[in-house]
Amino acid sequence: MKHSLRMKMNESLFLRDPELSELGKKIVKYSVQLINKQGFESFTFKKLAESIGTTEAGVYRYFENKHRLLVYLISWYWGWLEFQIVFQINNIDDPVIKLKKIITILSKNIEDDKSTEHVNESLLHQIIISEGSKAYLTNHVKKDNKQHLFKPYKDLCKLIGDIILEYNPKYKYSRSLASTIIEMAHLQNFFMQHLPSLTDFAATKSEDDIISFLNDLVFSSIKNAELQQSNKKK
Amino acid sequence: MKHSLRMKMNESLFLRDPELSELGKKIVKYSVQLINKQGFESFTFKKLAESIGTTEAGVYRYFENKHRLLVYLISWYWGWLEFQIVFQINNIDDPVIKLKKIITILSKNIEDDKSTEHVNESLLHQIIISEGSKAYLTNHVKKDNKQHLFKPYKDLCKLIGDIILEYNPKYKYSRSLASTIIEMAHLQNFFMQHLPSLTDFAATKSEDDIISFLNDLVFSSIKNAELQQSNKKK
DNA sequence: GTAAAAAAGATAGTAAAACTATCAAAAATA
DNA sequence: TATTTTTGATAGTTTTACTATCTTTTTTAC
Repeated sequence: MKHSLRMKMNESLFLRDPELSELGKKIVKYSVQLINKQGFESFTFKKLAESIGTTEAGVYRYFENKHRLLVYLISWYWGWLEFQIVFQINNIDDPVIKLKKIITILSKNIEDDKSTEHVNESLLHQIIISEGSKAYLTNHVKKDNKQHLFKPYKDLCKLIGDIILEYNPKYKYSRSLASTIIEMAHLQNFFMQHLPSLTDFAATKSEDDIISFLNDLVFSSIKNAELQQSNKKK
Repeated sequence: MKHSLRMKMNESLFLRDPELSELGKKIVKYSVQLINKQGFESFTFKKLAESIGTTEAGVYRYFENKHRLLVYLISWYWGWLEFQIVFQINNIDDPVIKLKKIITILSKNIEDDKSTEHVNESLLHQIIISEGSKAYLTNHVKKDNKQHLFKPYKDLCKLIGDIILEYNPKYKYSRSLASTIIEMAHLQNFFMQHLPSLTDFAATKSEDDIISFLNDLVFSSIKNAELQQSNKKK
């Protein structure tokens, strides 16, 4: 049997729910393609409208402006990714294995998920890499945050942070380490692709190296904290 | 005796060197203030021109567009910061002390440097935190990189990476760890200020916590690598 | 099956942003 | 003092980011 997955999105993200109409789904689908191809800065509602055969006004009925649309796409991705993660670590007890799986999911290029018709997760992953931080790096973060626009991101961060605490309940930096993993999985990928001298992966340009790096970083830090705790007890 | 510091900037960054005229210096000075206050997105050359009593055309004589101006400011900052770092770790041999100093310099709020009349480094540091990654997160990174616009950033990354290698010449991720330190010093600061649940520093909102976190991260990873290397030898 | 409501299409228009061009005045320099 | 360079003042173009309105089509409700 086929399954189809629907994310419940924060209603402040849109004026009209794009998942409830053909036009809305087209807006989502083609905005992913356009932003991915041209970059967010040169992406406009006019170009988007043209590429899907509607008018600018048509797009404005769904999204207040292009930044909100970006935040919508990014929130959608984090929601989707959290589901993938929860699914994949289900029934696993060992927090080490869970963390390794999560690091791999965050770092590997994502394949398109056929259970979501109108969203190409693979492209969306590239958008997260190149444009993800623009969702919150604005003058109006605090306002946006009060509207809970970043909840899916924060939820994911908490999920990962809690698994870190499962491993070592006394580790002091679970949230910061979690946000570091998420951000670095993407930023090292961006650097690897475009500014390779900022990484050690210029030779291979392989995500597996990013995974090794992040595994090293995460487990060194948590293990080291354990070590120092047991030393204190003596 | 008073010293004055001048950065040698890449000439592709500007149309006319802003350091060579009063108007140019005003453009730099007031753009830092405006970007800091309004955010880069709502910053325009018109507003800038008005605030310094010149015209839009006047600003366009110095900088091609606002993104180039941003990259100029950010490059300036990395150049300035590298000098501060080189100065402060001069004559220190122990790479541990050097790395700790660097982490502190990167993480602490910067005080205004009186030897640079027209630049407020404290404000510029805030711009790095909120807008820094927008310098390279564009569709034209590769072009910009070919013009060496990011050299100061890459130089700093190499400097830090080399000190990591001084500590442990076999450490595999010196560059990636260096870029992680730089980016996280700023991103954790941003999160702490605006999205505190992504960090563990909501309670104190102190940069000292970021420093502790980064020290932990860096030295755990390098020490752990040492440990595993010596285990192999046995 | 028809009326009412909602969504989409078509068109137009405004304000601001992001530039470019031109010419005269002022300042620097040779 | 003549010449070059820089600045000031003004104007204009194109694109972006919206808003408004009216008509047609589609959906839903009874």
